[in-house]
Amino acid sequence: RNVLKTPLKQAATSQVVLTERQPECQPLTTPPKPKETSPAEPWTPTSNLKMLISAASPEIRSREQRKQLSNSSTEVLQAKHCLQEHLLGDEYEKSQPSRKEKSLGLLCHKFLARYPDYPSPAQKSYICLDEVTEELHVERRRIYDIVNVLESLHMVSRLARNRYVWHGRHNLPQTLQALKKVGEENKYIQQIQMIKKREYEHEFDPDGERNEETANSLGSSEQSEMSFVELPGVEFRAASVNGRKYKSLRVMSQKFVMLFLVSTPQIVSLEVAAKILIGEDQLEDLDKSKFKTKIRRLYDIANVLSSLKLIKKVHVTEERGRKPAFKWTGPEVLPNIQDTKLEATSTTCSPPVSESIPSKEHCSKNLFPSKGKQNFTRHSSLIKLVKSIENDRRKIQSAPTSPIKMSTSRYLFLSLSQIQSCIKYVGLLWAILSKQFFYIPENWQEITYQSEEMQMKCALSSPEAVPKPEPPQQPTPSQPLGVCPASHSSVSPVILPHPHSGVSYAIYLHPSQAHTVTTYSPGFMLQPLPCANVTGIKSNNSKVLNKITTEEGDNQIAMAEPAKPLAAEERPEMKSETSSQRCLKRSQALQENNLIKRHRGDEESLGTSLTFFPSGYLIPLTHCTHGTKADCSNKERAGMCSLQHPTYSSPITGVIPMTASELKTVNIPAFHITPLNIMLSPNSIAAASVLGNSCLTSSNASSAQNPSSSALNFMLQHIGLIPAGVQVPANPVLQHVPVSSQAESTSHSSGITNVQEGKVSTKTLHLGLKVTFSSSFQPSVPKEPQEPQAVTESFFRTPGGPNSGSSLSTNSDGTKRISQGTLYIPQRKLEVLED
DNA sequence: ATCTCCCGCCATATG
DNA sequence: CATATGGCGGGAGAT
Repeated sequence: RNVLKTPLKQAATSQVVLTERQPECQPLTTPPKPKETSPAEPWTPTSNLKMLISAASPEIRSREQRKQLSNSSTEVLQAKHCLQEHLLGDEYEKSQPSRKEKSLGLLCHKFLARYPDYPSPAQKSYICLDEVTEELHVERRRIYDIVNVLESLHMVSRLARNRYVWHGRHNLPQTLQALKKVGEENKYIQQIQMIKKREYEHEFDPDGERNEETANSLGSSEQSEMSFVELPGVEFRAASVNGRKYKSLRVMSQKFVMLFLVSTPQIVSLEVAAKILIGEDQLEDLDKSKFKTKIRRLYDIANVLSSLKLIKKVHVTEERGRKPAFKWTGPEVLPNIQDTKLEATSTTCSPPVSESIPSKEHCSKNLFPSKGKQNFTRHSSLIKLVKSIENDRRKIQSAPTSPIKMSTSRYLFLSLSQIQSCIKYVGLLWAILSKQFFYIPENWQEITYQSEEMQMKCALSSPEAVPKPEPPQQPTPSQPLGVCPASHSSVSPVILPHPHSGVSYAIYLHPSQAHTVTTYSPGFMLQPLPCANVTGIKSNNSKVLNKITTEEGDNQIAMAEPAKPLAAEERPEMKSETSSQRCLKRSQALQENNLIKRHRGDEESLGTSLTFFPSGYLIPLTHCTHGTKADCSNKERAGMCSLQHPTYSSPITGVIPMTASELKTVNIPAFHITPLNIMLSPNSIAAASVLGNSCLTSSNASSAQNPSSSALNFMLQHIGLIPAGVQVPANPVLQHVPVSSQAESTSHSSGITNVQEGKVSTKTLHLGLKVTFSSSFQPSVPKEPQEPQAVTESFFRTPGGPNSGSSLSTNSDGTKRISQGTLYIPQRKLEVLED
């Protein structure tokens, strides 16, 4: 009977521990709140026990922390036992170990309770599985589940058989950061969006044709699986442990976490997670049982993560109903500020790979620097990933105009004909790059104002961080505005130095907007750009720009679309009207299709354009200056910038809080960058290549040094028109464009389409371009009464023709211009219930 | 019925 | 070979 008693007691104990640790939330969602807690029995033995134990627990814990010695902790445990025995009425054991009391989450709590969150580094605490299993009265198998997840977070690491080291949460920040980074590199955002897109299409489009296409493209572009992410700091001394491939649960756990860290409302539904995790290994195989298994495992992981208070269970309610999901409640993860220090190492390392990779430390730093045992094999897929990332970085960094150091690998998901459209868009940009063009929208003041509003909003957490007018630092090296010889200058598509600050910002309009414009205004010059369309979620990369500004500190950050905030009163309305919104969206999409068809009869696979995610693409610019002086000043500015604009440089405050309701509009604040989320079907690469070549032809190439071409590369890559590995050579003679990541489709890259700068009429430039100031430079801009509503309407209004309320307007000079860089994105209903 | 997810068989890895 | 690990999926409790 004693045997029976003990587990019971422990269960009770851990309940208490649990409540104590999560005072604010319900004690663990998965194993629902113990019935006895709430029901009206104030004086049951149980409640009594609980009170006492909860009183005792803190003391116990602190004692535990004080004395790191394991024996002392066991002693404490013993004390606990005594306490319990004392208080536990013998009669109160009818509650058999119900299922809940054996839940992994609970068990995990018990487990965690044995070790301090932050063990003193001096004294390592070890974990002996035998002890644990015995003391916790669980089967070994369960402990493995827990430990594996903990391992994935580097809270423990294995020493040897039966033996683990307890690190506690010391490594957590780094781990999370590393995971986030890998997650970004792994294009999880895109994958999530793809999946949602697929779901969405499935809803509307029961016939499977286009879906197939989508699925295929998704499949082919799927990331191959990556390996366990390790931390340089956390040595796995038992190297033998590492070479193992048996890391599924660990890896799965890491990926799961990555999904949270990478997605913007940090909510991940089990379904999506499972799909992504499955998708990585075996693309199609929508095996039901496999899915179920994945879900099971995810629950396991989620339970442990919940115990760690890193996530909590919620429900997202979409059209289809309630879906289980989890929300990240762990620490906000800073963007990697110091790449070198917190480098993630994606490994199951094998040295042989690295020789061709100059800066292998970037994503595959060897975990085991000196020790001999390095016979681990790295998956070839990893190698590919590594290389592609390396290439990305190299190229981006080599572009003098691009201070961005983010991994890019974007995918385009376009039909060939769509690509053609995009080519024009890029041609446009290219033209911009070549000619220093700038355009000041009439309504820039409004924009400014909105931008300011956005910044205020984002600066809430650190009030003094609201960017004040830029310090009168380095006057822009006085190049005539926007006039830089393309041949050698840093490219500045649009430069609008503020008269006082000399800080310039530029904006590139994303194709989706171009699309919108052209669609709504058929008379317009540009071909429709069906490559992206509105739908879905706000891309989450508020942090990316943060990172950029933080890392680079350059003043010439790209200003994102100044958000046109919906009037606050409007939001609830929209929220409640999501379904109609959806209809709107749909009909809109359909009409767009029609329009496009009208314009391009041969356009095919428009289906893919239906649900693309929009994103403005912003490219940070540097000034048209070179030379050490400029560099220096830039650096200085960088420093100043980060000092004086904590809003920008603080990864935390800069993050735009997103609530579910906000999902309905895409508010792109001034310092928000959104990535392109386009998938490129393999056969489109040729087109991209062609494009690259043709662009080159038009550049008076001075080889790879040509900043313009570098910038072009950078841009193309970011825009996703060329895959990560592709570098558009600056040398026009080179007809072969190497395609590294997306395989063998370069063959027919003969220069067909010629998009030359001259060809892209400057008239079109206005379309894709918009410039804005940061509001901070115009603090006194009068607030013009706005009619956001009008804009909203015009956006949602079904485009019937040239004048059907498009968001285009015509300038006095006859050029078109987009009104308010606000992109309203019809969003599917998404509610999060935190039960 | 659906959501959760415990249990424990059994294949593999380890020592 | 004995054990330690951990993949995996049936099927049962919770809702």
